[in-house]
Amino acid sequence: MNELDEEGRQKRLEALAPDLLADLEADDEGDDHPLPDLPNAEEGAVRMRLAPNPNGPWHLGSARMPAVIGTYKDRYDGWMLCRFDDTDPETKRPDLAAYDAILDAIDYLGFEPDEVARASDRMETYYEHARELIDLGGAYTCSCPAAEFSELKNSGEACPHREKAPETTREEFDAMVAGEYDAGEMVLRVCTNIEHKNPALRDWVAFRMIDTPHPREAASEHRCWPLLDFQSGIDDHLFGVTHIIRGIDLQDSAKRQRFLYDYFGWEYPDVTHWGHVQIDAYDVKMSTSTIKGLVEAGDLDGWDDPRAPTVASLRRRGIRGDAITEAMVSLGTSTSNVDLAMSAIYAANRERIDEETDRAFLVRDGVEKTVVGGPETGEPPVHPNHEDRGVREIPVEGAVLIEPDDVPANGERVWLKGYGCVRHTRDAFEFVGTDIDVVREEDVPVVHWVPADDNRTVLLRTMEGDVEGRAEPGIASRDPDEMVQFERIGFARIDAQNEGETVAYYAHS
RNA sequence: GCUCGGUUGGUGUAGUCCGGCCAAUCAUUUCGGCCUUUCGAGCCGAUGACCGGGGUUCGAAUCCCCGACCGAGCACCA
Repeated sequence: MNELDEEGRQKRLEALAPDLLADLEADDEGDDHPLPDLPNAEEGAVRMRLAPNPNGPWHLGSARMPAVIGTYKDRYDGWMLCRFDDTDPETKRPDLAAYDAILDAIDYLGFEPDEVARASDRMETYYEHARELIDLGGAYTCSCPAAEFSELKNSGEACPHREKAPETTREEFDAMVAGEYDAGEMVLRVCTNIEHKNPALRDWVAFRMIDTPHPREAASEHRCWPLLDFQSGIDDHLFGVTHIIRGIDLQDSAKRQRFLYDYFGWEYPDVTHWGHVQIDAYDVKMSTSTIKGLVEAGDLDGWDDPRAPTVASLRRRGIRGDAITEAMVSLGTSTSNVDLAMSAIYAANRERIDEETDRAFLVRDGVEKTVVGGPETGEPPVHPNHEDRGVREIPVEGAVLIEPDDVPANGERVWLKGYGCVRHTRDAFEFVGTDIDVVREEDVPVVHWVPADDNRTVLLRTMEGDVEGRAEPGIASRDPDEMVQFERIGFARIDAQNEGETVAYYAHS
């Protein structure tokens, strides 16, 4: 039994005990979820949202949001909103191209929002709720300079504006909406508890004035903008969100918003806060503003530069979105900070593409050696596990290139994969034969090679920088977007076929 | 300084609420073996962890106390 391979065992088991096999299969498909159950989740009634800030295309960390939230949506047959929280036209200025780039990224990761909204389209709704809150006595306009208020707040003292009549606040808030104040002159504060033991929760700002117009035409007239705690809090209720998942930096936000929910008599959604993700393997810091700066300065070729820790970069390298999703989901939702190893993404991707990806030879920094006395062509398989896909006929024409590290010492042998064994003598390769036993029994190393003349220049773009090499001639007929595995180097996505040169993006080994 | 949260192998994760089935799960990494005219692939296997100290208990990764370390908030950012 142990001598059989997996498939053989299955067949054997099928013959001996069909019932047992059925049981085994049922176990395989058990409802094993990588993520913990959502609290109070009801099948078909889970409503969640992604709330990206469209201030730039996504870095890799952002992929966690759709990966986890989308996975929950699918699992509970729920509903998912993508709401762009674009209420700061100045310090987190929206990038008009990012709205679509983000929707694209969500699609690439394998999910589709049931609804898309932009906070900057919903300003009247926020104003209305602000007015309602004022009438409930839950907010007051305040003209204290920020630093002054901060001092009062830290010592637990109210500012004089807190005692204002709601009518006055109403008037002043209407003036804010009308744009009658400049930035910094007036804010609307939510009345919480000025002596709350956590200073972060005391009378927080709900609306402030911003002079810079919003980049979206439709929102460019507004000067009075809500802050996230207000905007997001109101929207989550209005959209019927039942479950919120977001970063630990927003832990106090939930507590601030509860004051709002209490005034309105609403029930706060179930909320989960997760820690920050870091990703190993990158030199570039994973922050939208850092990447934006590097792209603008020309240090990166764009958001999809292979060195950039972005969703677009992995996509261009030929990594499948669902591989990223799988790796992100495996991080779970714990509140501690986590490090995601790129190798986890690579492993998930390799599992998906290995069987279907054809092999090819690529030689970097090729060393040329004349080949004496061998056959005219080498014929390595297109895919070693799939004989039916045939062989690649590679002409040798008397000389090959191999990588410097693979050149054997004088007098030693090497096996040119798909060709045969050669011996290094007097600066040339002398053909020895095609008896594979030398590899089996005498440990002759197996290496890849390309013809010295009939080859194709390849620019391989990697995380560590660009590498030039020569590939077997067949690489020129690969279509852009196809994947190949350069044997002993790794998987790569064909990006472009230029005049005399193939451009490929390196994915992983 | 005030407030809140966290700490399981190199990495991530399960288990912690309701102590025993946990000498701790799964994946990845690393290492080793195997297969293949012999892939940095695949298959098989191995190494490897409960932050520290006390306490409760027949029994603690799990409960309690103290400490260390890490992080977040205290913004007219999200």
